[in-house]
Amino acid sequence: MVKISHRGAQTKLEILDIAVDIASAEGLEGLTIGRLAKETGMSKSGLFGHFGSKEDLQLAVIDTALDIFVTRIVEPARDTERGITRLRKLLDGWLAYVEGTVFRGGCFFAAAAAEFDGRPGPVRDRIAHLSGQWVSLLEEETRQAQRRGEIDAGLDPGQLVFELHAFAQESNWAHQLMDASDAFDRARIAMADCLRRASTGAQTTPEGPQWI
Amino acid sequence: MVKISHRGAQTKLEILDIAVDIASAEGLEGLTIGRLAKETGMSKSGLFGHFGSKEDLQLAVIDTALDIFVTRIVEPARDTERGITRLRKLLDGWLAYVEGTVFRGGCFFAAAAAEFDGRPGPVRDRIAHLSGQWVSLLEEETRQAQRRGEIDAGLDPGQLVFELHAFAQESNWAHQLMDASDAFDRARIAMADCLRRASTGAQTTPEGPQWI
DNA sequence: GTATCATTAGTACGATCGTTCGTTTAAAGG
DNA sequence: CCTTTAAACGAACGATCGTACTAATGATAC
Repeated sequence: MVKISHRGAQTKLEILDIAVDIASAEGLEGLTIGRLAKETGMSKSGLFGHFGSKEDLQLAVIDTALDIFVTRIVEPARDTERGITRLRKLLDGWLAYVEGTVFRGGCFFAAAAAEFDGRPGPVRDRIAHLSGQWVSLLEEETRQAQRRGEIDAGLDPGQLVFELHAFAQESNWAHQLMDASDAFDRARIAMADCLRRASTGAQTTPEGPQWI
Repeated sequence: MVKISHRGAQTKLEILDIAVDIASAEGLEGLTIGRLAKETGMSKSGLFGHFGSKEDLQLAVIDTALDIFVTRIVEPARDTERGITRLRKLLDGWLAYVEGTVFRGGCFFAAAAAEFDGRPGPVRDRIAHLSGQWVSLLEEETRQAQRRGEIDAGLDPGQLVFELHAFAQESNWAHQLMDASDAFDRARIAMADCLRRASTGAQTTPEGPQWI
């Protein structure tokens, strides 16, 4: 996706790699040019030259986090069968990504959303847009499952995804703030329950991730 | 709860009233001494004298937000019958508080949690403690409902509250970031569904808040 | 009315913020 | 090789951060 045309582009990737780690834990405002320069071993001005402003740096960090998110969760799900199987795979990937150590601060986008939802501007717009895309992806897969007869066609995909997404975010909250490691089990139970109720029982081979 | 002994205590309340409004929208770090002084019309040092440090200011802001939370949600629920009725009242109050304009930035504690969950210290500890108390309150009321035979005694209160709390937080997220005003309807539907499944049907007079 | 004492203002500190400038380093192109 | 161009640096900018110290203020108690 990103062209590595010149030598500078390589170091830019290295910068962003560290930047996304800091930002996930301390926030996109807490990510400071001076701090980032120290962490990368560069000079403030040398680093700053790669981005025209702090806002551009923040946007670049967001896109870097998106790359990781897509690589870790969305891409692997493309291999699986469409419908409820892929939906399960996406949700399972989401939980594993939050539970694991992909980002120090849990879900990058949940943190960024909370930080910027009250600050209008390009950064907030980008976060909102990407979050919307993620929800839309889950909804589209729900509709696929409905067309395949795996999920009750009478259900509202928006409502179902609202609930599934809520469980994922809640587990992130509980884990980050309360150190509640059982939150992921709770989320898996809730998701499995939710999908079982929504299911028509038409799924032939339940070879996806096993919950409960 | 807070004694208004001297004249200074009154201005301190006025300061915190404005501070909690700023912090809810811009965060507890975004709440700056200089900014707060300008907003209150005081001098930086005059304002600073009321708190010994920025951290103490942040803690005072949290306690002020707690007062509002308790007054708005917890206190009114004390009038209602215990068990599922009070549980419904608490959840309904929660949603109304997030939906309304109590805090500019939606749920104060959700925002504060996301901001400080990666920064160890007294502020994080206080937020985590209060959030834990809120969850415990919901769980305790669930257990009451179980003792009264309103909710299936075989259910895990922790699991039930996890799901209910998830819906509330998700609606806050959707509303703040995506301007999705239908998120509250979604949350009410999900909560009503959740409680109906958990219910034994033993509740006599459903005169609480009506969902769906 | 005067002494007392909490409250506010004024000023300044060192640190760090994001940003700009001119210069030096170093790789690329001919 | 030399020239061109991109990349990194060092220093400095004005602004603001949290905080400390001292002086003016103003209400309360005697």
